[in-house]
Amino acid sequence: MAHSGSIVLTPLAERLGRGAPLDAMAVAAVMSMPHVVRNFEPGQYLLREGDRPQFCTFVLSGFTFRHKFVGDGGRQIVSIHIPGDFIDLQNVLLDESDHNIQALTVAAVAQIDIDVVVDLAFAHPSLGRALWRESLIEASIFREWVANIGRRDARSRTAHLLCELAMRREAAGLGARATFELPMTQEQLGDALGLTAVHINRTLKTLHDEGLIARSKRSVSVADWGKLRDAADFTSGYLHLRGSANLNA
Amino acid sequence: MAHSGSIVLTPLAERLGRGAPLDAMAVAAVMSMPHVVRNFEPGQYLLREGDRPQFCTFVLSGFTFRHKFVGDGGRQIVSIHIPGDFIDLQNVLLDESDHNIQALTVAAVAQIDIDVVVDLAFAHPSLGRALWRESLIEASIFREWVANIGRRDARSRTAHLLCELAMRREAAGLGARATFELPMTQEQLGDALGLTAVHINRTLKTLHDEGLIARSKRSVSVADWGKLRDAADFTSGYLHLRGSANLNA
DNA sequence: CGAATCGTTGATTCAACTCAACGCGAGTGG
DNA sequence: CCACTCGCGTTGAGTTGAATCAACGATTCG
Repeated sequence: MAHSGSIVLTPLAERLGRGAPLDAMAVAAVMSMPHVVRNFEPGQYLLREGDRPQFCTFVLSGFTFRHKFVGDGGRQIVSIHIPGDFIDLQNVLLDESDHNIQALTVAAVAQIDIDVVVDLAFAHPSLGRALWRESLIEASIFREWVANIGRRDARSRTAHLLCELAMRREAAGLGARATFELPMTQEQLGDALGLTAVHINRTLKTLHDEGLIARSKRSVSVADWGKLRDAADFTSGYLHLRGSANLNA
Repeated sequence: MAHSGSIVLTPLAERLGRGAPLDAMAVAAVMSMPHVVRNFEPGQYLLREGDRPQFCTFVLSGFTFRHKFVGDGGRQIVSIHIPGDFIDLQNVLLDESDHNIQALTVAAVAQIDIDVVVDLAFAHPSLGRALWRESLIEASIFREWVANIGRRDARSRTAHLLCELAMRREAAGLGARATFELPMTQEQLGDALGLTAVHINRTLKTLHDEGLIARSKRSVSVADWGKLRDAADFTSGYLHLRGSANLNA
């Protein structure tokens, strides 16, 4: 099941070169990392809180998300991953996972042994910088989520998540920001935004009625990017998209 | 103003060896990093959003905090730093700061050039791992804050912050978790917890009346650790304190 | 067709916010 | 030394944004 120089890891090499170019040796090293491609069903766990992480996971297709449970049975989604994200860098040097990772949709991922990733990071400084940088960008997104949940009302907060996903999709080359599929239930959106499913429903309705978004089934379209961005108080700086697609948000 | 082998950086070397021991060369490298000791007054900025970060900052004494502004003038504090924290690892590979860092109290810090830190990280893998790991632990704390603000009510949320600070203080060797000074105004606590100052006041009063904490001026004591921890739904796993003081929380 | 899941809507409740007033101690300046 | 201000903490009264509770549609799937 392990491959060498597989085409599967090409997008990973590209992604890691997003901030600053990798040198040729580093690219070759990335491409030849032994890996396993695995498929997950919606709801299936990739990692559970308390587990000792063994793999770094690169999302090939589909969505995954990271969440934590709190005492009263509640759940908080702390990040959402789209194709092209290299998840579990967060666990790379930590002994025990502090969160769960679950497939949101049918998802295909490439898993690479953590030790391989870390060893290569220090063998190839340009790669090491790229990996470390990716993990810092994720941390920056966490900070923005703290601010979003802590200090914005339901309407702004919801709009902000939509803007973020639209922007990240676009930067990852998955299509224009105007329309995208958002395969999350309102329950899940609530868990990501610190709101209830019922209130998400009402908030989406409001955004729809105001002409900021359009909805059909599980897909969301941005009807008016400018207005949505303003409603969201969204600026893309925290995504640190230097070198990626356009930044005009 | 630059020193070599200064005793100032001894605690930094110790801190970085907390997860896994640094090798002797790495310790020597840390101790001899050129640095500048600077003092800040309460409220003074160490870094502003939009700035290009130049230094890594090690907190020698006093408190600092990190925050972001949102559109309506609100502010969200996203982390609080105590002596022994190596802040601004978060900015180490990012071009432009997405947040502000401000002194909470009178604070003394040692500042080290970012390039020096990054170069040493890749020259000494044991050091590189320790630095990367520190930044991942901070990210883990951000995730817990997302969950705390998103899914816990005011009482639990406030108790949780107190538990976290008590625990981190203890792990940093700053004294027992029972009593500690919390030099934050209620306004600032509100900004850290996504609440208003008025509600913080009422919440602290509740915790006091219930016998979980004691207060005098700006200092908080934990009156009953077990009850406070239970109220907070606090477990220390997310702090990843492997190798530090005791973990029985 | 029935079961299950998810979305929608209304009625009601409640946790947290807002507004406002006042207390209090630490400066500070006349 | 007192009067004044200023920042912060405290408390009450009233408001509101979001939660809760509950019912009912819509869609999918075996």
